[in-house]
Amino acid sequence: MESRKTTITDIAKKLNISKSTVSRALSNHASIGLRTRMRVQQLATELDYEPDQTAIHFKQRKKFLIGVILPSISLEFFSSIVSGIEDIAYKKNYTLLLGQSRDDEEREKKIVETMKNHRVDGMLISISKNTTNYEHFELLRKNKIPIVFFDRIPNMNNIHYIASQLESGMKEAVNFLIKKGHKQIALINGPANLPASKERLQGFENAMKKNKIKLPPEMVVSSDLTKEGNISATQQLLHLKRRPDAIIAFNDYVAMDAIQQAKKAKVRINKDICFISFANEAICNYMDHPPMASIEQFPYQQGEKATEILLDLLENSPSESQEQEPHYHNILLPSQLVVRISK
Amino acid sequence: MESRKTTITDIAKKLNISKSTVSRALSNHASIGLRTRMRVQQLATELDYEPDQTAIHFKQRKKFLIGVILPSISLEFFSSIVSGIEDIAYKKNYTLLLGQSRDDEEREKKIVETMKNHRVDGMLISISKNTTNYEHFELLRKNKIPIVFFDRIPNMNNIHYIASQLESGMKEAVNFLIKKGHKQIALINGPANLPASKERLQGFENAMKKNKIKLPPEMVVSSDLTKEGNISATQQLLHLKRRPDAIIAFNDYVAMDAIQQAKKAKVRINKDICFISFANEAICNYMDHPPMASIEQFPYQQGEKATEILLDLLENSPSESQEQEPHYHNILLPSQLVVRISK
DNA sequence: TTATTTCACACAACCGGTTGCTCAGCTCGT
DNA sequence: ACGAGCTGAGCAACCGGTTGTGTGAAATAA
Repeated sequence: MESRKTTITDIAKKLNISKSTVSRALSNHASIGLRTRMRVQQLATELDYEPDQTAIHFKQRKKFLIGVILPSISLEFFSSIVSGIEDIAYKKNYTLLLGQSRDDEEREKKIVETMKNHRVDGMLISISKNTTNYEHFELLRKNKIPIVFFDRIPNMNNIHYIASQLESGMKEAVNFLIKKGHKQIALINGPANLPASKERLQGFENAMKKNKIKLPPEMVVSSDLTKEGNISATQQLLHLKRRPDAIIAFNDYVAMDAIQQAKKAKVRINKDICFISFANEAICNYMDHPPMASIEQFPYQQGEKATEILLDLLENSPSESQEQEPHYHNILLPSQLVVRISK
Repeated sequence: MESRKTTITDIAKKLNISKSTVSRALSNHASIGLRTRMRVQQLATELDYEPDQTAIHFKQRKKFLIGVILPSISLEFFSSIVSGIEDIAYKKNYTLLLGQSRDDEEREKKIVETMKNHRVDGMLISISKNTTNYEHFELLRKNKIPIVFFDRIPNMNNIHYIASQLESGMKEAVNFLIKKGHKQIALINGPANLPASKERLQGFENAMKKNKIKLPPEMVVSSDLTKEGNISATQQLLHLKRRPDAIIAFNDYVAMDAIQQAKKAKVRINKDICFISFANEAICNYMDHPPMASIEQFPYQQGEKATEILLDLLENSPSESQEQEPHYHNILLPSQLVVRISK
């Protein structure tokens, strides 16, 4: 019948002293005599006493909880980010509340609501690709819950974020292809509303311009990132009069779908058409014909860094209320071309 | 300066009524007059009042929090399970606290400790492959925190668990191979301490016996599931005097490593040696030479079912204390062979 | 009219810790 | 011997809700 957990009051009663004395004794407060301190601590271990974090959190208005919302953890890219987040949070004794939006704006909103009610200390969010309304983020701002966005950033002002600086990687990719003698370079981009898509496109256009290669508009197609979208985008390129001799894909999954389609069309991968992708997922190592190169975006590091920023915000938040203009962290992590096949 | 969240007390003061009245008014308690109820509710919405879940949880000893611990979410198998868990939990307004053990026993213990202190209502755990000591789980039992284990089950008595019933899938696999004319069937198993390994082995031996095919001991090798382990296990089989003409692999990742090695040894995949794996991960669809078939373990459903059991436990836990012998849920979900290549 | 019920709300305890303030008793200096 | 200073510990408020018990006034019944 020793069911209920022992509380600080139990200890106090057994020792005929007051709650507060026990509390202070347990935290080795100097104002408690050594003898009492020892007695309390011994009884505490005997009774397997463990402080109820719920009560502490309630009192201290601090929960050591970070809410993480992202589209899906089944993508290696995101699961790596989560690992990066977890490793930093873990060290500082924070725990992760996880929610997948499944690229559904309504679901994203509900998760935000739930986490807000759970009174998370802060949030790390990568928005759903369908999210166009940002009320729920504004709501968090009103509630003084800091957010650091990662990878998929909303189009808002005055936010903290970290993402990949895709331009550098894209430039490397184009240069790499040109050095190999490719001229008809195409891009399978993502949905236009994603900043990540805009950045890729801009990087692509700039790199082409710098190399003085003309870029016909039909060489840029876009996919909604579903399998069907990827296939149809690929078909568009394959059916072009002047078929591209190189394709840069939005990410590895797009590239894999594209390569599969290309194979069906008897295209020799990385020979007739050379493929380059973003993300550099490990899975590709198991493919017979992976993209020739991929642009590494260092998701693990992105997760780490995002968490560091958030924790920093959390620890310095009291001062923030005094500052008129808080400082917004906007970080772009350089990306980097990784050549998989040197052939 | 409207910084602090509005509380029930704020509302009470502004309306010159008591806290309790406000509380009851908000929950539409019948003993509060309609007029007062309306006034309270209106002011509440005006002030953007939202109850502090922390306080409620504290009072009710219920947090709507489920702790999930698994080796790694970067494996598609586990991330699918998490999705299954989340979808059920989400419907009942539970939130997920996530921790990855990284197959490290110490880390697993620390995560358990943290989650216990967070006073999760219950836990869903898939143990690390290195975990041999179960103290931390016993500790949870003492704390009346119910656990449902999934997929990787500890070797303990009186626990709730759900896992794949591998024997049926294994039998299908062996029969499938035999029907195709294979006789030298080998198994690359996982570490011996995992029940999942024992089950695979047993299923394999039984199926072979039933088909009256002799099984020389060297046809069963085991890997620690690292890439190196997979490679070395594969090498053992390839160097056998009587090389197997079919290999059943512990899971898709093992199979992919094995296939890669086999290719290097100029083996024609699914021709010289036919591969079958467990898990049926989607990634394999992108391979040129995936295993010919794979045993689907329905991870999403496993996650769903595990969560249903846990939630059921949570809702009926009060009665449990009266029962002398609680009922332990031990569920084995049938697995099923999925043929990828009908060739 | 008086007794009784009903209504509408207030009071206060409680959940399990933390913490500012108070205070008794002892030591020590003068 | 007396006040100052220090030590060790207790009291009570607090965090933000929920809930059992009381209570005065109005409504109804006798």
